[in-house]
Amino acid sequence: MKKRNVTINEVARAAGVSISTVSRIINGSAFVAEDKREAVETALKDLGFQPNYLARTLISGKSMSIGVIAEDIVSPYFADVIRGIEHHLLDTDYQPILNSGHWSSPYEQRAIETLIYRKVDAMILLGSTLPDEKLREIGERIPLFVFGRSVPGMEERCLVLDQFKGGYIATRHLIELGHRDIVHVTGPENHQDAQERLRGYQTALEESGLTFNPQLVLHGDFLERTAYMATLKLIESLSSFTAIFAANDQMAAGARLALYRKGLRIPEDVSLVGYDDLPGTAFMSPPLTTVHQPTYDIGQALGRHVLRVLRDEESPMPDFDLTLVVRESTSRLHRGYRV
Amino acid sequence: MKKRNVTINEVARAAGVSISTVSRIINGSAFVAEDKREAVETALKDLGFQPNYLARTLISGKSMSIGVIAEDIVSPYFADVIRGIEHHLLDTDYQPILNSGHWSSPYEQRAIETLIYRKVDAMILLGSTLPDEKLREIGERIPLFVFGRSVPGMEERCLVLDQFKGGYIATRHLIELGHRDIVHVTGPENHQDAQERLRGYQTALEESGLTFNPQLVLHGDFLERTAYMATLKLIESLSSFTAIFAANDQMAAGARLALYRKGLRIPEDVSLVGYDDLPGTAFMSPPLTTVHQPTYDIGQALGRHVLRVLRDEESPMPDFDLTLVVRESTSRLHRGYRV
DNA sequence: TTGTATGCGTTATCAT
DNA sequence: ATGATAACGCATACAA
Repeated sequence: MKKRNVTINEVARAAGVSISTVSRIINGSAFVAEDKREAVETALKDLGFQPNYLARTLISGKSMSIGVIAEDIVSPYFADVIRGIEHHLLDTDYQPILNSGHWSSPYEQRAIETLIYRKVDAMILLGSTLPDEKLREIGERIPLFVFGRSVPGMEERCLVLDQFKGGYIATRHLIELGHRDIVHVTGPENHQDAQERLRGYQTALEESGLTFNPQLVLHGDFLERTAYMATLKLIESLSSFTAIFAANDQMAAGARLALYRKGLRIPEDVSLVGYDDLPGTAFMSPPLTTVHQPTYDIGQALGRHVLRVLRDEESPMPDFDLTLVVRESTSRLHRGYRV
Repeated sequence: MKKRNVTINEVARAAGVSISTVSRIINGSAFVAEDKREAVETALKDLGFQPNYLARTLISGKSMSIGVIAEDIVSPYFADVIRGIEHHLLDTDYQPILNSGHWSSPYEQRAIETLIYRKVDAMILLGSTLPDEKLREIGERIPLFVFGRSVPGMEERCLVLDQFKGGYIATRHLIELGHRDIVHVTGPENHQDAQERLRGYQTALEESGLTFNPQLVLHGDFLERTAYMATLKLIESLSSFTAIFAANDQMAAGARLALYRKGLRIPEDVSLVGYDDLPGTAFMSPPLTTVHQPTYDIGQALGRHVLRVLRDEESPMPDFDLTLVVRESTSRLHRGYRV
């Protein structure tokens, strides 16, 4: 089963030329006489020559690969960014190498070391749990790019979206529909994005002269279950509210189930807004109003940007906007009604 | 930014020994006098030596990496298998290298070539659109393992679940609840798994003396939209049915939306069964009854199996069972009621 | 235009 | 036990 790989040497012998000539033809690095070129090319075909990646990379110093580390590959959110990166790289000679950080600093650290060890030419972090200091350190060792996290001192290598704005427009939408008692289910307290979304929520409220009610802020962790339980408890506490803004779609699903259990209809009784616009939310019942993050486009742009930087080309970090996708989970407040 | 990497040579010089000695210590391949060992170890630390993966792999012929190609990384179904593989490999010296086939033979082919070029020690295909012949051919070049597809001639390298059984138990569940007119939304016609699930559905029907009604078979493609539209059309055609079995969870969501639009309640009016038990289906409203595929465990077992085979250890391909997870989207047929 | 020789950073094979 | 040195497969500076 293990056929010995044919080397450039054998090709040279078969074609009756030197290995340099073969190498030149493969890489197009110099002109070669037509007759020799033909001889070599047929030899290449006949023997089914495949250059050895390791030898090539060892000498050239370029591995033609980009390391990508996502907190979690399972998360559809990151997966879509990855898809964008992959898709851009498909048209290039570069190859992405994926790895997971598993939402844990030690794992992430290890994943990073592994990729550096594998000599990736650059690295993209999709989220990160490592301290700023550590990231700056890694940035000294290898061209590093970070999505979803702003690291002081390397801002030009970070792509962050305006999550404050996201929280703001989501809440604003609800207010414009006449809602006054708006619940917010937050993400993890130590998560930058979650903090920003909460700030956006709070600001939208205050701008409209609504008082910020801490009782309507439910502490979540981006997962369905916590949001489900918190919402259930809120309903049982008889707090009055007519709308919920969840800091991500998964928690929106959790909240939605709690409402369902209690016989509350969406959007007739309660309006619901999510965040992320995951694939599938368009097919929730009813389809979810949510803040769209252009993850696929971000991935593509990120891929392009990284390659440009690697080629020393001028390339500003791309910029993206969040938009609200209004579907059917929100509606105008029915006067006088409250939960 | 580009610090020159320290090599084994510099370490040797710093410790006052030869490179062979250093190599021996790094690899523990032979005994070394205690004093030299200490000298080398401090030099190793002081200089922050990191072995060069490329050079190492070039000579040893082992890249310590496993290529994994999924049809689509975005699909939560495959992502969970990947997570399992990753998790098992985490405790070993092996490293997974991921790639996507993008549900397209040319892309898949290219991804495979790329990974072979990168000298992965083995390759795992999570689904495949390539013809059997092609897969056998690749299996000649590199240790190849396939999940979700049975390839004639290399059965012992393929891990397949009994999708027939899955379709069977899903349908059977519905029948036991008293349903007679059961719709099936299929996957792509040329997809092995989809065919098997359909067969399971059909067999369960026939075994119970129910006639197979082709009109109740909706042709889907594993995506929400198609299932949504087909279900909508079915309802509008006034066909009578009281239950739906969708060949995957995504299509179940599509069907569910169609029912919602038409004011049909689940499970009071129509019972619904999905397939895959994706993360999130437990938080659909209502939580979805679905066929559970132990994807994470499969990934782990697959990783372990591959490594064993690589070490020439005896290792039968692991075997897994499908189970039905009964949640709240199915209920006993209300006598006399039909859509 | 073409060939020879050297180097990339290791491990493996010899001697000693 | 240790040190030279060959070898891995390729690219490239230099010589011709």
